[in-house]
Amino acid sequence: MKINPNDAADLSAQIAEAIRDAIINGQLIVDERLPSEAELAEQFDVSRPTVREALKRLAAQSLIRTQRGAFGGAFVNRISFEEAHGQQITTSTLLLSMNAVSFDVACDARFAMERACAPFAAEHRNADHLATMRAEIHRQSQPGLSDESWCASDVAFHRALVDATDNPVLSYQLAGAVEAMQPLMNMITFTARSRKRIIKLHTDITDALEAHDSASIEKSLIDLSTYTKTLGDDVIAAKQKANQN
Amino acid sequence: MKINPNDAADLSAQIAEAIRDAIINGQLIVDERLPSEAELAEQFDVSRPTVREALKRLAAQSLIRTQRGAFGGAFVNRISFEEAHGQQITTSTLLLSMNAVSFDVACDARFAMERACAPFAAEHRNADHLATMRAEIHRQSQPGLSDESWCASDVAFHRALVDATDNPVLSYQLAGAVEAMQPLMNMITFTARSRKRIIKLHTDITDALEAHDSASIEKSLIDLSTYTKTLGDDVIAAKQKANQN
DNA sequence: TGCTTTTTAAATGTCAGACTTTTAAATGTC
DNA sequence: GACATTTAAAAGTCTGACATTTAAAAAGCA
Repeated sequence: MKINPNDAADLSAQIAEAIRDAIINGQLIVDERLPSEAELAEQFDVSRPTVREALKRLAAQSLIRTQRGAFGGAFVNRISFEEAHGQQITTSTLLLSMNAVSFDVACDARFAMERACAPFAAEHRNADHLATMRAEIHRQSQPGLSDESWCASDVAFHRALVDATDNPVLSYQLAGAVEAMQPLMNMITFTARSRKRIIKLHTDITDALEAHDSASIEKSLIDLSTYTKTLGDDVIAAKQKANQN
Repeated sequence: MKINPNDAADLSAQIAEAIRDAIINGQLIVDERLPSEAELAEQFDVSRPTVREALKRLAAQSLIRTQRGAFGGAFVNRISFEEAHGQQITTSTLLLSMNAVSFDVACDARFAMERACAPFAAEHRNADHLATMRAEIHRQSQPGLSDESWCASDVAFHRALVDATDNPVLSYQLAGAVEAMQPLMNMITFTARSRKRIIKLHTDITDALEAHDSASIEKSLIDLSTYTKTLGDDVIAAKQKANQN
């Protein structure tokens, strides 16, 4: 493990990269202990604070974990779906909020991916998934539910749908995309009328899922996507009108 | 911006979290300059190395960038699709290699997501996308192409397909999933016969894309997924047999 | 005046060394 | 053998210093 001398970046970035590469290409395996900070400092011929900065970079990506005390140190971390999911949400959320992604584009992407899981969900769904979804529909039907709670319940509903695929890879990718959309969804004011319509579609989706009817799930998701985009466009139009005054 | 006193984590992790939260909820906006390391150290009542560790954590997630010199400092970074994409590949690749995800599960997820983009690709594809895909098909047809080059070309082909959606969000999610699969795909030995069959499907996909025929794209992708899983299963079966001897 | 060069100050980057806290193994004691 | 104590290794943190980079401000000059 050597650092690249013709790399202009910071030493800590170079060291982090060297260790990251070693992990990615399998030179360092899961749960293997890295040399202590003092040893790494000597190996790379830098000071301990520099090594520590490099290790913090890796820790931020969940590539390593550290443990204090004797026989502690930095260990190659087995990244979990949970951690990967969390990172994906942070990244995707910021990506959407910082890059002027139009509501329609984000919406298209989110529902396209969700449609992708329909066949698997129809095949693998179990009673728990259906129960969760019906419970969320029930919550969504409560009058006086705040917009925030509505959105949270909406995420939970779709999360259950995605989890029904019983495919952790798909589940992690999709759930990230769904949750990253939440800040955008929160901008929408859900009127009683629009809620009623969405609840109807949620019910259709759940019924179709129960009936293992993938095509109907996809159809309802398309309707939901179209309707959500309409709501989003209305909000944006109203905002522009307000700006003109 | 305050750190949470009943948080057991490292100071640098707490500080990173506080700043990250401020960025996510919009208290710090893009290109805004954070206080200098010395000022942050004073604000959080810690030493400068501790602040630096926190900043390196954020830099590792592309949340900030730093600039040296007078009037330099740490600035909130506008995360680009490119950066997000790179991070997603790293995370997803490790996730797959470290968590004993079966080839079938990963394959299902990848092709399901790719199918999701078929309707958009059929609608938005342009001559460039088609040209890229046909060029890759041509490369794949060359005899004597190494397995590595074959896989790289395969990635490029599918990358062009997802780019044809003209939806950067979809494109970034999908391309990440496709590339994360590459190490698994590299384990497969592509015989002349299997290559021929895949090239046929690639050609079908490209033809359907040219004809704006979303349904046919999806159909060919399903075939490709099924066939790829067969190849993967064969490799695994062969490996198990070899292990028994 | 207007352009170029030099200076300067404010940042980050890096280092050395010390001290604190945590932790688990080793040792001692009953 | 079970429990308490010691010990050493390692991460976590702090202080203070110096190096390097960079852009603005000042100085010099035609």
